[in-house]
Amino acid sequence: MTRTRPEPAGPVTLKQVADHAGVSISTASNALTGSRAVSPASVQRVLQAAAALGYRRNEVARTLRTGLRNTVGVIVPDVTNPFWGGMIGTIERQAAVSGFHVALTNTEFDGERESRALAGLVSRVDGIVLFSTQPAAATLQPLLDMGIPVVACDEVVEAPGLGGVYSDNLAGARDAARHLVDSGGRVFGMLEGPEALSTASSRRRGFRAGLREAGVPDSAVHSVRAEYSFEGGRDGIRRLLREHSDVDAVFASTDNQAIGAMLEALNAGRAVPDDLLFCGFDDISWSARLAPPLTTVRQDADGMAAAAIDMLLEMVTTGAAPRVEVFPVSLVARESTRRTLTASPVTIT
Amino acid sequence: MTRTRPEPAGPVTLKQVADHAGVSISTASNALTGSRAVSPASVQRVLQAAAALGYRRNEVARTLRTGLRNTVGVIVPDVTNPFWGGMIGTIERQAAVSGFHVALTNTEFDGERESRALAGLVSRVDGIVLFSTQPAAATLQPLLDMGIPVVACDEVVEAPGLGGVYSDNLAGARDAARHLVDSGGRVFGMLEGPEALSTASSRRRGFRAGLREAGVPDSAVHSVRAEYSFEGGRDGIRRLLREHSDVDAVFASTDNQAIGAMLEALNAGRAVPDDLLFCGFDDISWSARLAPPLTTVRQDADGMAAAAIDMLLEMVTTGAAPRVEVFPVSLVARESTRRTLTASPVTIT
DNA sequence: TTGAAAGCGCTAACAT
DNA sequence: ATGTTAGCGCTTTCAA
Repeated sequence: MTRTRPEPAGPVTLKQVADHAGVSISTASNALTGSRAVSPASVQRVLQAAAALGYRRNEVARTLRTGLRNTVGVIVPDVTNPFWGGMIGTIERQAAVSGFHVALTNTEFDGERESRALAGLVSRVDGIVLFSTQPAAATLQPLLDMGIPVVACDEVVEAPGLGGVYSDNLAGARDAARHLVDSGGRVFGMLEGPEALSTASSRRRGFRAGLREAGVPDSAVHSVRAEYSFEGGRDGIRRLLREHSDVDAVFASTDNQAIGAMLEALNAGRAVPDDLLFCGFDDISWSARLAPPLTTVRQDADGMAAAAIDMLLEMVTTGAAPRVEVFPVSLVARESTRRTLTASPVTIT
Repeated sequence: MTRTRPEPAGPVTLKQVADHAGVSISTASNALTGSRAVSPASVQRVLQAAAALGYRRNEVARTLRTGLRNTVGVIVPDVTNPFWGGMIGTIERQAAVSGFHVALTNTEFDGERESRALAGLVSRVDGIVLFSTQPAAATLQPLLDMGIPVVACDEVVEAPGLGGVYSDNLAGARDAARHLVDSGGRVFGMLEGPEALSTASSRRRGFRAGLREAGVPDSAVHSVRAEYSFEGGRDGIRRLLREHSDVDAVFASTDNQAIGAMLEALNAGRAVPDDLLFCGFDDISWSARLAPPLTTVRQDADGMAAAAIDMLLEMVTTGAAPRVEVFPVSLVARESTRRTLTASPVTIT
């Protein structure tokens, strides 16, 4: 490589470009940003000078001056999980289209880290998409006071002035209950999520409501609490079946839980769906790939992520008011609830 | 909420804190950062004033002044994939410990987006961890010229002055070849990755070398090219088996490929492992959960991510020289290569 | 131990 | 159409 280092003396500044082009610094700035009219000749010279010197605008200085940070913060509980991973991808793509960067923070379900992240993002970002794991984030108030728009996604955050994009968890869980009943379930088990999560409580309430509407007595419903993870599901189903071996239909609060539980049940010699029905929530890509494929309630994760970042950018750029959007969900029936020979008195619905 | 807005007039500045505390702005600054001695009394007053006004330091201004950005850029091909998702999590955690933020960019395997991201991160970050999909990123030169440390991870990037953290892909693929031979494979198929990726070519070369060393003739080895994804594996195995139905052992360049391929083969009525052996590469969490569990070459993804961010932070903070670290990999034998009744003349090894 | 003031690189208001 | 200059909020000399 016969390459002579052009400028060993640090980054090239706008002043150097201006000097090199023989114009003033403001003409150089305007030629580059196009925020006011500049003669074609000058533009030409500035562009050439910039290229020759390898000029790159210092975004930090620009931000300090304009107040435009061109960055959105994203706070998620777990990047590893494809459910959030996919949403991050969507947000990043959409943000990039508008010229925004993404500052990511992973909290690993730790409320403390979530609060610290929130605090640390002030003065670095124009707005935040928050996948919270704390029901009422008191830490939000300073941000809102400072006028930094925040859109909560997936998990409900109760705070005035907050945007929100959520799934209709209640309806989805009710549909799941109805579907399990229709598929021949008689004694029901539910893997609930952590108490503090709004999705967990909505799904619990929806499921109970659905069963009640179908005339299932409370005595035929058993619940255990479990983490939102594969391992959580595995442990949960063990506890559930140990105490209630007569359960023949299981609803899990997430697909990860459902899959952990289903594989554990298969391992323990139970037959799915003939002996035990399984229904999850989310429709992650793996759910369709298992044997048997998992019935689940599909969330429109992409749609929600897109709605969240769109709303946020709108709030940031045009000062739009926050809204709350609730996305419908849909039951996807697969083999894990399809009994070949069912004893249930289901007729054509 | 009976809560009076404290400061409707935007963010609190250091000057306001200083005034409120009755000290000069420089004393206030030093009291807060502790970079020079300040009387306990003043410290006390400044701290109280800051708390009372809800002061938050403007990181952008600080950055402009000090040149410390306290941010590392991370560029990955696909956040959705837990392989990268996990590494992002590790990087984010480690960075946070040192007080660094993470600016994430998702390229979706698009070299163009990778280049744009690289360019956009200059002047916003102190260093970059790059999961590249372009063999020789010419776009890197400007960054290196400006003295911004870059550590490539996973995919090899050839450029002087670059740090590197890689797996020993060659050895891993060679182990896989040996293992498939030992497990009774006779006619071999390989799902290769995209030509441009260094991991793909290393794994291809390692696999061929391993087979050759085991005395397998080239005529008994068939390859097809496939994307690094579930769908890629599914399509790849179809093409492979259509043309070479006598293949009885398959090595895929990634677990995602392997899983797509194996499930497709099972769907098509092939028996695994009795009829067809499968071995992947990565050891993602799902590989152990399938039926049958997938034999694979485990990469120490966490270790690599930690090494990459550690090296980068060292380069950023102490100006350490870049290094290249190669992590060992290990074969994890599971059911997908364990023949119950094998016709192979394997004796106790 | 403290304060005054320069200046990081840029944009925008104010001049011309 | 272009140049001059103030100043974003902070850290850090330089002086006291």
